[in-house]
Amino acid sequence: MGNKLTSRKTDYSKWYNEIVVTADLAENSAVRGCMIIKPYGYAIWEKMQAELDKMFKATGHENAYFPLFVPKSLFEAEEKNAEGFAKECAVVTHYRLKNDENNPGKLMVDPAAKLEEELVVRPTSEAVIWNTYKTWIQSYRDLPILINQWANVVRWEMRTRLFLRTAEFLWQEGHTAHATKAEALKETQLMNQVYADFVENYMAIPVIQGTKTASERFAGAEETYCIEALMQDGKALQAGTSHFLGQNFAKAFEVKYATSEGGLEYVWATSWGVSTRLIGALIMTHSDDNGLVLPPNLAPIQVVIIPIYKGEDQQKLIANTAEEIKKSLEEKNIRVKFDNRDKFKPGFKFNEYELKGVPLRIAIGPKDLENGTVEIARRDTLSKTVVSNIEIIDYVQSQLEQMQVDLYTKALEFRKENLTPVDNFEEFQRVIEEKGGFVLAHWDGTEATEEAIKKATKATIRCIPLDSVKEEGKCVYSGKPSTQRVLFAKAY
RNA sequence: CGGGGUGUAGCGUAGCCCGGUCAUCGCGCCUGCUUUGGGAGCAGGAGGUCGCAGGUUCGAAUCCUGCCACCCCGACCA
Repeated sequence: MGNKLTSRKTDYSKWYNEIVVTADLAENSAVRGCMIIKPYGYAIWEKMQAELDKMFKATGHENAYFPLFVPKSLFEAEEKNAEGFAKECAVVTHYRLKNDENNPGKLMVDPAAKLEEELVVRPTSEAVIWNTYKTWIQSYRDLPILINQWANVVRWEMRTRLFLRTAEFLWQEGHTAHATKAEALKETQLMNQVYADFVENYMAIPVIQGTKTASERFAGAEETYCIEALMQDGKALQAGTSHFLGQNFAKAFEVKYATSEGGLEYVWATSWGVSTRLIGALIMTHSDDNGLVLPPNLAPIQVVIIPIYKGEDQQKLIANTAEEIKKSLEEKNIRVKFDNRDKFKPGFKFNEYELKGVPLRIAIGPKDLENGTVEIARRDTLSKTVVSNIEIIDYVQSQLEQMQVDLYTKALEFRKENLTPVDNFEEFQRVIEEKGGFVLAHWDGTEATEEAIKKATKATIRCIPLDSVKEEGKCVYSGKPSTQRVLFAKAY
């Protein structure tokens, strides 16, 4: 501990390790940059999965699973996609080890077991899935196909960063096939909206929806929609993407369908995904120097009950009360933990659950038994309130709701303060360098300008916001005419 | 792959410049007693190839050479 989470230029990694995850798989360089997600961290991910899954189902999607390995020939079928990911692929070349005769007790790759064709460990699944869709789609009656997959993927990044860019990560990837361009575009937008809703309503993180510029677009996509969030250190984080893939994959894999009019057309595609990176976003948005702060909607434990007592008799009495409170809260579908461990003192437990970000803490001691009260503390404000027994359930319910709202509001306020419109390049540079955060500025629409700005300031165009107002202006860099402001920031 | 930095107990560290009872301190762990309304106190205890391999020296955590790993900054990226 001891890392200042709220300060800028924080090294979050040590602090993550305390509660959520360790990326360190010891001395083996081959697994450098991979995550071990500890149970508590995984519980957060499971909760996120559950809520997202509901939203996917509610929009007509089904889950399926496709292979981890992609034959190289399939992988290279869609050229732009293959080119975009080629530099970061793990590749399986052999399928067997054997005893090394020169090194007793050691194994070596059996040269005789070389694969006829190399297998790419999926960095994303478009190729395998579209190769499959080819066999599933013949007629317009087979469309649309609305499938999601929960999976791991591997991207051999040159540099990894815990949660935000690990070599292996968990995600969901949606892959849909449609008869018309309009329908596919609508799907792309719908799923971006689903992501925005999830991140804002469950994770309490405000996002800006937009489209990517050509240079930031997903490899193989014709349009990439995204949600962009702002972290406490003033850097932007791409929290989710939804791609309109046009007919690129249909053409690469020869996926055509018979139309109701008797014609033969290529299928239109989308793909969309969010990953364990979202856990990083959660931490970097809400946490403070005391540890995690979890929004009630996602917290694996929403309320922890901590007894304060002297001696076994008192412990038993208090435990009875605590169990009753736990039961009545659980009847209201509130996730409660009663921590009756005798090995740790109350003060220790208080700190432990603050570190874990549990939204509400109920402390019950002898004084409370006497008065018929409990003490309830809120994680985000660290405020404590004495509440009488009969009001506990109402109070807990309302505070959980309030905290969810307050966390979002606080994050939104922070983003407002750190979203700066600028009209000339000196100001642009100064804001990016000194203040950080999002910068709204006019851009002439050329890749050359985008690149020049990136070189000069390290800021990239995060997105062209969907709600961007049309207004006359001059590009902040080139001075050429522009019709709307776009969103710049330094990003993770 | 370039530029900078670091490797000492499970974790975090002192010592390195100037070689010699220097392997230091804190947390954690184990045992016992006392404790319990904000990370307990006291007493005792366990735990180390000082990243690895050479070299210099009477003597190396310390100096030299090579290697390895990790971190930060860049290129790349969800």
